[in-house]
Amino acid sequence: MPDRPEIAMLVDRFVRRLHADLHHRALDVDVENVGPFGGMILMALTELEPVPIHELAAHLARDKSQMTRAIQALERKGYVARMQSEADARVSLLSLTDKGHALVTDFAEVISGVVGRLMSPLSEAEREQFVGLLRRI
Amino acid sequence: MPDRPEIAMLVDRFVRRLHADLHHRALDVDVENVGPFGGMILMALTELEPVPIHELAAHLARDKSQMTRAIQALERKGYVARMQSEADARVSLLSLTDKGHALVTDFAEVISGVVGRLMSPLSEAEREQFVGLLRRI
DNA sequence: TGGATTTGGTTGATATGGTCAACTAACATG
DNA sequence: CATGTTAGTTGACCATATCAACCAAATCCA
Repeated sequence: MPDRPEIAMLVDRFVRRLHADLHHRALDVDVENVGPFGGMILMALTELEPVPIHELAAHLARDKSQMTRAIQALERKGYVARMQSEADARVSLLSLTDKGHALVTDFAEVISGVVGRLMSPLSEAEREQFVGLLRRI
Repeated sequence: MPDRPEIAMLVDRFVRRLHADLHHRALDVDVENVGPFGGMILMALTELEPVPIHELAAHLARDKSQMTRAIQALERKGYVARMQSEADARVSLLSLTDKGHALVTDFAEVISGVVGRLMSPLSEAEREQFVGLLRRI
């Protein structure tokens, strides 16, 4: 069996480098400072919209209270819009505004660069392998 | 080419689940509340001790100022000790105390459990593969 | 050798992210 | 309808991250 604590360390390191790199390189893109977390939310929304908050929270493995506040910020900045669900009066369905979509496009490019750099030690085939494994986890 | 932004999301999710799980399961072990970050530091020390702060910071991809404070906390709680380097009067060499080693042992077990659970969808061979790729990144 | 630069570590200020508990309103169940 | 459950919000609090300024020791080099 592989050294499991080591896995924890390696993965943690990976994200940390990712976040730090992003923090620096996203400055020109992320004008209104949504931060890496905000960016992740927007990117998740492109896949999931329209989606209720609790579902988004589950998808990103975050507490719903945290999600509420993050969404409020993104709403204030005009990247995200809510709609009442017709089926259930409690839920707000989230979706990206045009401005939101535009930001995601730019963001994705920056992230792509950063991730590409981080994964540069791996061959194309190995990256595929890596993503494949990650998806199943 | 694989969808690189997706990789960022997947990895982020992985660490989040890891931290959240740890947060809950480490309660009985982590009596003095060193937190997941403290735990990571202690585990890194078992490999690297004796090690100067800046090197540890680089290893964990953290800012050195952050590391200073984390170390101070661990020192106060008696898990880590410093020694002046003879070669360079500026550097403090960090090492684990006995209490530190003991905590790492317990911690490693909990982490092992959590990671094992997270990776349960993968076969033994795939886990090996995964760690192998991670190490090279 | 001695002045300038770099490096290791610390501190302060500030911002973001995460956890938990309490609460309201709407839904579901029987 | 009474009861329990679920979606979302808020408040309080702690942990983590970023950045700049700073001191002292080390290194560089004319």
